[in-house]
This record gives sequence, structure tokens and C-alpha cells, in this order.
Amino acid sequence: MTAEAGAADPATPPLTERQEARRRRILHASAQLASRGGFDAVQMREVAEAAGVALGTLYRYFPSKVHLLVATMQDQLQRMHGTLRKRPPAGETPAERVAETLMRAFRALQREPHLADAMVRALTFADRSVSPEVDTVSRLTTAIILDAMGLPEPPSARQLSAVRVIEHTWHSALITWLSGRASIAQVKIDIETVCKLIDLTAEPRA
Amino acid sequence: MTAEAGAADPATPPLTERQEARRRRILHASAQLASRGGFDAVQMREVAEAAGVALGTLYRYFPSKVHLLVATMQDQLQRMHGTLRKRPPAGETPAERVAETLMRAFRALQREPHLADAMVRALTFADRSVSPEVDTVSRLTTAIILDAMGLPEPPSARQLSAVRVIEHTWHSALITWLSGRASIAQVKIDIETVCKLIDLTAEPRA
DNA sequence: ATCAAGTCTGTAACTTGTTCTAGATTACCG
DNA sequence: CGGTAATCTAGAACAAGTTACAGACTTGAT
Repeated sequence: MTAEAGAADPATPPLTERQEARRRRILHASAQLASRGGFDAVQMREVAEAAGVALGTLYRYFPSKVHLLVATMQDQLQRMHGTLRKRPPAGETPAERVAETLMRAFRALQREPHLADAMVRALTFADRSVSPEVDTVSRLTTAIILDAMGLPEPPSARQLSAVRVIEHTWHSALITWLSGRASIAQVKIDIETVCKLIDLTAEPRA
Repeated sequence: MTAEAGAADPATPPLTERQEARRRRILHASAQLASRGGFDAVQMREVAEAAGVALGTLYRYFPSKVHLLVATMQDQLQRMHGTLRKRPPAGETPAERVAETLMRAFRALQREPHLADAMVRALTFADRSVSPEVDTVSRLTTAIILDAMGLPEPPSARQLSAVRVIEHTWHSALITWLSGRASIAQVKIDIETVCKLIDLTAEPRA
């Protein structure tokens, strides 16, 4: 519970500069390899080599391939959150703004479909041992959606439920798209459909 | 395209009786192993041994572990569809009936959480090479939901969108539950929330 | 009954994620 | 600076999914 100055790093022993650099090289190598071949192309030996680090060291930083890819996703999401903040969505209603934001994110993912594949597959394949990290990703996603809604006050319980369902749909729709079972148009429709839930959960009264 | 008398098996060369029996033994062994340890406990060598079949034969019937587990899910889903048909949901509205049906299915999964884990993880981890099989599972799920809705006429495009979103939520909510990041109560709320979409897509006119 | 084609078995090999170990390097403390 | 604990490296070893292959068994047609 001791507050830290940084962004999100509770109770992690501070890293030296060289360690921070290693960590960054590893994440970079991971994203790089993922950008070509997707999940399968991220091979631990190759990541280690590309990052200029021994295999054992890679495993010290990220205890499994899934941990590594989920951390990669955290990294990318943070980047995207920053980008999205700069140009807030222009829609009239919260539902429109959320749909617009998600579609913008979706277009970004389309530019690197293999990277998206690696990250999303890792995310949904993650077992309990990765729960904390996956939860961080989930919180980031929630933050992005709530940002897009642009609420004047903290969200109600019903709104949070709607946001959770939107996240579910977002992840699952991505998977169906990545595995070639749904078209881009289809994903768009699904996102727009689920966003209608927001209107439904608008507070009946202030 | 030659029509077959069975249920769902287009363009598959007919199996001899012994082959059918082998296939059944394999699926049974798979479900059995999955029921204990989940995804990781389904080890191809063990499945082969438990089914009394050589490893190469197992791979001839199911070209990968994911194929095997998705086929296992098909099998279980078919069973569940049958069970659900017997006692149709009692709710007043389509939304209520769908939520009731999904919660019933959810309770069934809770009885075999490891099996659920194996099947759902395989389903979301499946890559393009498993698309046809995953699609079959998806169609089965859709059929179950449409059944529960109990519509007098074929569903509209908007209703089908809602059903797709419900499926997305169903899969993703299961995953968060299986990985311990959401409680049973939470899954229930998410299902109920997304089912409200059905009301939203009720035809404005007949 | 016999032959050819296809299938099944048993087993070894290969791949990639993961673990382990011994020795070199680095960081920190006095 | 010197010592010590932690970290890093290189590489072997292990586990489980997957592939390969030689020989035995089935099946179906003649």
C-alpha cells in the first residue's frame, strides 16, 4: 500500500538502469517477433537472443511465454491509451464514443495483425498463474472505455457491468476475427451492437 | 454434397464400426482426463494409452490437441443441447429464457470445472487450422440460444447480432471465471446484462 | 483364397517451452 | 579496495506436442 511515484508498480523491487534496459529490450524483441509470425513466432530462445540476454535471464524477467506476451500487451495498451487520449472521440453519446474508440483501436490492431494475434491469444490462454498481469490489462482496457464514455461522475454499478460486457465482446470478437471466422465488418457490427447496452444503463435519474 | 442420414457430417468418408468405436474411446478418454487436471492433464500420449490406440492413430483422428479438445466440446455440447431441450426454460421474455438457459449450462460446467477449462481454453486458443471445427461449436451454441429464445419466426439480422454478442460474452465470461478473475455471481450478472440486448432488438414491428 | 491399398501399432526422433547448474559478472557494503 | 550476495551467461537436460517410419493387421475386390 506504500504509494509509489511511478505509474503502476506496487511492491516491485526497483530495477537498476541496466535491468530496466534489459526488460525493455526483451519487450521490444517480443513485439518484434510477434509482429511477424504471431504467437508461434515468439520463441523464447529467439526472444532471448534478439534481446541479447541469456535464456535463464529471460525467464527471470518473465516466468513464462504467456507472462511475456501479456506484459507485451500491457506495454502496447499503455501506448495506445496515450494515443487515444490525444484525440478524444467525437460522438454525441457515450455509446457512440465508446464504439468509435474501440473501432479506432481495432484499426490499429489491423495494422499489426500478427502482434494482435500473439497478444490476444496469450491473454485468453493465460491460466491462474498470470491472473494479476491479466487483471492489469483488464483494468487498462476498462480505463480506456470509461475515458471514452466521458462521464461527468463515477460510473454506476450497472454501467460497470455494461463495460465488463463490452470488454468480453471486444476480446471475443477479436479472437473470431483473428482466427478468420468473422470479417472486419462483422466485428464492427458486434461492437456497435454491444455498445447499445450503454444507453440501456444510463442512469434513470441523476 | 451427398446427403447423409446422420446428424452433422458433411463430406466425411464413412467410418467402419471399429473406427467409430475408436473415435468414441478417444473422445471419452479426452473428457475423462480433462475432468481431472484440465487442459494440461490432457496429454496426447495418455489419451492414446487410455483409449487403447497408438499415438499415430490418435493424430490421424484428431490432427492436434486443440482439434481433439474442440471435438470433445462438440460432443459435450450436443449432449447438453439434448438435455436442455427436455426442460425448456420457463421465463416470460426471450431475454429471461436465454439467461436462464445459459445459467443452467453454467451450472453444468461448474460441476466439471476442469473439463470446462480444457474445452474453453482450447476453443479460444484455436488458430485458423481449427476454424471449421470451432465454427461447428459456434453454430451449436447459436442453436441453443435461438432455441431458448423460442421465436415464432426466423430471427432478424439484429437479433442474430445480439446472439453473437451474447456468445462473445458467454465465452469471455467463462474464461474470466475459469482463470479465477471473476466470481460466479459476477458471471451471472454479466449474462443477465448482455441478455437485455435481446429486448433492445425485439422487432419494432412484426 | 489372394492380392493391393489403406490403416494401425510401437517406437524413435524432432521441436519448443521450461528447468537446472556451474562458473563469470555485477552491485552493494564496509 | 575486498568480500559477498545477487544476477547473468552458456549450455545441458527434461517435458510434452508433433512427426516419421517400419512392420503387422484389416478391408475390399477379384
